[in-house]
Amino acid sequence: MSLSELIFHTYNEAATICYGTHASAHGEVVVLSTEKGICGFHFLEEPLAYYLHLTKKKFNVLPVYAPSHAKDWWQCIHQTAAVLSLVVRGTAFQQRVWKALCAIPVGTTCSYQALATQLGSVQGARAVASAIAQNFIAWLIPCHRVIRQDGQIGGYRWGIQRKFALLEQEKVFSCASMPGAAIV
DNA sequence: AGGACAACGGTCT
DNA sequence: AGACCGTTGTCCT
Repeated sequence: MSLSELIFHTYNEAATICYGTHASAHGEVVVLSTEKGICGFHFLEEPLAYYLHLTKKKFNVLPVYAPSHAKDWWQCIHQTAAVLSLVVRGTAFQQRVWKALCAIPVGTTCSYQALATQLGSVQGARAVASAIAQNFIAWLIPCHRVIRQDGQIGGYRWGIQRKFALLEQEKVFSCASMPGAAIV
């Protein structure tokens, strides 16, 4: 897939949230969506019920099983040059961090501190890390491309192994053909 | 090279 | 006000 653009919407209270699951090259995923766009994307590191519970806590809405909706979004993700809508909920700072993540090119990485510097708070690496940890949309918001300054891979909500695998795959892919993201 | 630890900034309670 | 953290720099062995 090669997404050309991600559009951010902020979550609208009381929107219905649908969910469905799919197989991916990096394990099974759950896709959560409102009619506006994708509001959650998780690798199933934990049981599905855990992520539904998390969604309830974050959006105050219990997701309903609607595999056809999820499938539509899933296909949208895989369209070439797709413009994809994301629905996020977070503080202003968190949203700034998430948007900054989307600017990190495929196949490259960035440190928590470099990101903090870029956002204007040189000492804010820890704050950036906690903002990243609140990311609800795995992979589409590429938080896996942020690693520690000393070269260690750092943490990952959906498993450090998976973070490593995603990075390895993107490295290969970005060499092969320039613009575009790896296939999940 | 690797462990302990304090300080960092933002957020939640 | 206090605690939690996907970090970092420094000071040790």
